[in-house]
Amino acid sequence: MDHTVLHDLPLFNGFSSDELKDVIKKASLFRVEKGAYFYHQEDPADRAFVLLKGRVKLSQLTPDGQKIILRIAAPVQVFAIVAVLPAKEYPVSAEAIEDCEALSWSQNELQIISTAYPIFTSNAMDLMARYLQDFQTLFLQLATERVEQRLARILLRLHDLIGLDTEDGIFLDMPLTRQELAEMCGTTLSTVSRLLSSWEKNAIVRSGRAKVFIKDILALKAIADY
Amino acid sequence: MDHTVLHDLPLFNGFSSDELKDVIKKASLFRVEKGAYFYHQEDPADRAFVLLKGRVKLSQLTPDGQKIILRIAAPVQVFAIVAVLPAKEYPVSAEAIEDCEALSWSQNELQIISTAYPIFTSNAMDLMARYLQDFQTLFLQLATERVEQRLARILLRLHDLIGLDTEDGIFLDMPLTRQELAEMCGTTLSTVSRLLSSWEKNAIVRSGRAKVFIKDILALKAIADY
DNA sequence: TTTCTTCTTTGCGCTAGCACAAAGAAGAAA
DNA sequence: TTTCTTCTTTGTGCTAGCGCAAAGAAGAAA
Repeated sequence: MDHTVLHDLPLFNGFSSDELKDVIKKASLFRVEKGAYFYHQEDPADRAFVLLKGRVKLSQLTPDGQKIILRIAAPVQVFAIVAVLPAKEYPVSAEAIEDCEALSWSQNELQIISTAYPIFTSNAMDLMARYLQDFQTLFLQLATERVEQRLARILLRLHDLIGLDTEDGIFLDMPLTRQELAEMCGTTLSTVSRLLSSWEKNAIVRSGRAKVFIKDILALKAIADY
Repeated sequence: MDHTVLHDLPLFNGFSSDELKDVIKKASLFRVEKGAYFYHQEDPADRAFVLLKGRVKLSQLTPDGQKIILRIAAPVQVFAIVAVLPAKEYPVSAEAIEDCEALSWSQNELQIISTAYPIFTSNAMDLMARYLQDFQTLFLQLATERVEQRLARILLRLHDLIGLDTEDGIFLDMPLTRQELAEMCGTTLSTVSRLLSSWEKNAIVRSGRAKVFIKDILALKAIADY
């Protein structure tokens, strides 16, 4: 395994090449098929992951069975960093929405890494603080903005994460149903469908079955910030 | 200053009495008057606090001037733990809504404490993970529940935090306007007022100017979980 | 090919909650 | 006391978005 994959991750900020090699040696490679889960909400949080291939959907279920999607992870990103802490549970479920490969460390191994490389702990904490801040922003948006704006923001975020230039516009490179978009912005399938339809009429997006292309990113930004 | 005030804080889990004394010696005492601020959103995050007296409102402003209240802090609680990390900004503003006293450590002092007592770092991380989880729960509720349920939950949380038994029911011991309740659950003043009025008719709460008493906590719980 | 499943569109009715505003109540200040 | 400020209640009208459902489209499977 090539250690350079970890090189640009904030979590391994300040690690030398040799140190990264050491860290990688401790990792296991996980393969998870499309539709299967890395872990479920409330499982004991005993492994952290770095996604190398595929897409992971991090989602949470309400007591009454509603689902919201909190994050889409793409290569090369860390998820389940909560596993650095002892005796925690995973706060979300992690589903592979494409065939995935990920490096993974057990809590023990993370413990060893923390001890050997003190900066790792502070990197991990920094990462958490960043999540916390991101969440606050999302929370604020959910509390104060209309569905239209929130959907536009989601598409923009996905654009940055997994946007792929094509002649049809920028393709959001993952299977993406109306239902899933609804779960990402706290609304319903039909509302998302209506919005996409109306945007398609204005040539802002083009969308097919579980597919979305962005045609006019400036218009989307205008909607998001309106 | 009596070191036992810190004794039950998760942040100082695993500290001996002597160690707590040492930690307290490094602290400064801050007094902040009602209406004044400990810090503002986006200030450099250079101090963490433990509130000893009063109430603190942690809130965030949207670009267009809407406000949401993310948390109310009461004695003895930690806030602004993000200051353990270098080069961060405060993600919220902290306003004293009563005359307050708080212990405070600068980033330097926090650094020294972390070095001297390694468990401190992991306690801090644990605390952050807890906030993260709390936020996810709030986020989920905001996305999936009606205003009525969310307001009931807020009152229940305030009950646990600052509830005070009186003959008129359980008094939520802080100045608490309809406007503020609205900012806590992402709705409007008028909606909160209507809900409280209707609850008052059913003897679930009693409320006056900037005052709320809970009369029937079971009924509130039923509303929250309906 | 035909059949099935999953996903999408769209219509229709409805309602939770917003926006705005006017009037009243409770304190604080003078 | 009177005056001012802040907070609350309540009415009215409106609309964004939900819930439900039927029909259609796109693939997948057989």
